[in-house]
Amino acid sequence: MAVTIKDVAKLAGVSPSTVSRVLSGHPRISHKTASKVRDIMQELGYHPNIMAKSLVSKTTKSIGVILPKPAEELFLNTFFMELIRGIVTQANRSGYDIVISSGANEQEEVNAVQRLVYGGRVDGAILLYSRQNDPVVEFLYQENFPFVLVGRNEQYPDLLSVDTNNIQAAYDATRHLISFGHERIGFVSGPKNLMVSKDRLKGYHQAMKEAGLAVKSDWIVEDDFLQESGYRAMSFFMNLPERPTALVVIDDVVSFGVLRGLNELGFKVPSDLCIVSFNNNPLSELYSPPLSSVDIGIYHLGYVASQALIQAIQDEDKSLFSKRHIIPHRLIVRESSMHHLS
Amino acid sequence: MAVTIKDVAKLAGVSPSTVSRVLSGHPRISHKTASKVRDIMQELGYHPNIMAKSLVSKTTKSIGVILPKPAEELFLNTFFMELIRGIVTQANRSGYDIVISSGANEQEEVNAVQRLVYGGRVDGAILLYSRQNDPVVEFLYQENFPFVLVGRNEQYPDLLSVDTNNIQAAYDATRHLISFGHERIGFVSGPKNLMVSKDRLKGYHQAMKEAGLAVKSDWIVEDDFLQESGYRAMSFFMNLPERPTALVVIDDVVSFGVLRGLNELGFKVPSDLCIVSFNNNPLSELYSPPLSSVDIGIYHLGYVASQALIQAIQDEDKSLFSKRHIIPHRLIVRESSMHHLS
DNA sequence: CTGAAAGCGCTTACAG
DNA sequence: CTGAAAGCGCTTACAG
Repeated sequence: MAVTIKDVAKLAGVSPSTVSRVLSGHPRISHKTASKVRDIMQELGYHPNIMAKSLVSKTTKSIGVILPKPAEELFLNTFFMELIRGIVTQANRSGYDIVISSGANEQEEVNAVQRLVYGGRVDGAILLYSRQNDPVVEFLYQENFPFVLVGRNEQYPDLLSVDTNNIQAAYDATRHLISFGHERIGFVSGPKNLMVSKDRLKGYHQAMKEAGLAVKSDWIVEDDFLQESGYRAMSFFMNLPERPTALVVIDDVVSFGVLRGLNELGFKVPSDLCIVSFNNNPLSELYSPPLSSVDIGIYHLGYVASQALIQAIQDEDKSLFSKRHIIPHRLIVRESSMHHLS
Repeated sequence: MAVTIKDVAKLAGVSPSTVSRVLSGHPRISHKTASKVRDIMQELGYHPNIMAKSLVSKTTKSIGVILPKPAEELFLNTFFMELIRGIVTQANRSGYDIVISSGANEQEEVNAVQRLVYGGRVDGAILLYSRQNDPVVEFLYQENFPFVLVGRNEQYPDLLSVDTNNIQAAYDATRHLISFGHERIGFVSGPKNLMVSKDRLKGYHQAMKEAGLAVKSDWIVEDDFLQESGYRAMSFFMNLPERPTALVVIDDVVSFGVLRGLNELGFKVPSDLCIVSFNNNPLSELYSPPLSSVDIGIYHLGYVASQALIQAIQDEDKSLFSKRHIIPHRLIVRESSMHHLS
């Protein structure tokens, strides 16, 4: 049997109420009893029972996170791990724990979230990525349950969210290539139903249009974040009569596949084709050639997501639940895009 | 206010005890009342309060996982994410949630574990990797708290653990190179204080000794799992008067660095140097050249760790807490080691 | 087969 | 500044 508040009270010669009060730092407790009680707690090795506390306070000091599990996402492992690391670090600093659940498909994800929410296991939730018609968002929104979205949602544009300005980021990446003289620039995107794919594609289009450059539909590939997608795209791209001289790629991991494909086809990067991608995977600077990439501060995204959510939960200020936090990005230029066309 | 067991009881015209019993599938409840109660629960949208349940049952249906955070480990992101994925999947299937905590250093890690354990937040813990003199292991062991180790511990060899036979795995990798005619084989290891480094080094030595091959201390490098470590090692290795013709490398990510270093120095893999490494990172088959790697089934390690722990917790069979589960490994031969020396 | 009662470990008005 | 009492939502012997 663990030591309880009663044991401490008895030994300290006070009531349980008093012990509880020194525990919560109640102002109207004499210094003397407070320090005495604290001594006893120390002596007995007292630790408050979190479940009992939660039961009465209706608060768990826990945040739920749903892990996406579809096989396609496997390659985003480093992305999600980095995000979670940021979330966990900040949450722990604020005295919150992170509860992770997962589901093999959308329905299971909803079930997992329902268990956490209805069971009163968490005070809020963090969604690690944004897709169209997300039933989890729908559920959380209808329940009026506190949550933050990494990304953004089209149906509910005002949700509490932490995001990269992906339109701008893709615009920047494309501009970078244009400034090097490229006119035929392709885009290798990710799954169509992800907001990040749509936004980055949009930024690409904007930059192209602004520069008066044509975009051929052949130059755009939309596919999963699979290792193979970038790879497969290459034999198609490079056989085009008017093939691109540069590529914007949705994620560094897809670029790894692109590079492999090009290598097998006998093309050199950057001399035959320039590449810029996103997320600045730690391996990107190790590749040959090192990859130009837009660093979006993944850890920071997670850190801020947790921070914003906890703040919103604690302040009970409803306006905090419809705030968008934009984390700045930064294009890191490496060898893969260092080739002036002339 | 959420709907409670009382509300259900009142509407169903039974006592709270009865509702509780149908909830837990108590055998001696008439079919009639049971189904009636279930209907009401459905109608009212009743969901049991997990905290209340935990308080009385002294069980949380949660497992704690400590995230290692030292910067050196950053590159193992895919390893840990994969492990966690396996853990979460199996835990959810068994009706358990995963609570993640982290600490910036060993002391903070211990604090995090203490909070979880003393606060009664989790029923057991999973340690994601094994190092020497781990204070977390020490704490958990002294407290007699249920936990499982991914790896093994020298001080307590009989802990519940899930591991790869790393000695054998490294032996296999080395044998593979020897069978291709290599005689000067080097070893690029990881941090000295990790069991995995020690075990793999041992297996390498065994294979070399058994084949009657000499091992020069110059051929062995022990370093962090840094991107740079493999990279830096190369200029040293390749300038040795008797330089190795093949390398066993502790992790694929380190190999990525090795490959980059060799590339810059103008050496070709596998013709100038053969490489085999471990963990079969998803990117390994995408590299040029594709990397030979020992697949250790990371997801499966996590899955079994969770399974073994939960089983031990539920069975209360003390003997289950000193069992070692070995997950089979498999050498996947790719281009990086496909070069016969003759 | 079912109910009344006590209790899990804590918090918090209400008194004093 | 401190205590007695009620209650958070559930479970579980104990009776019947």
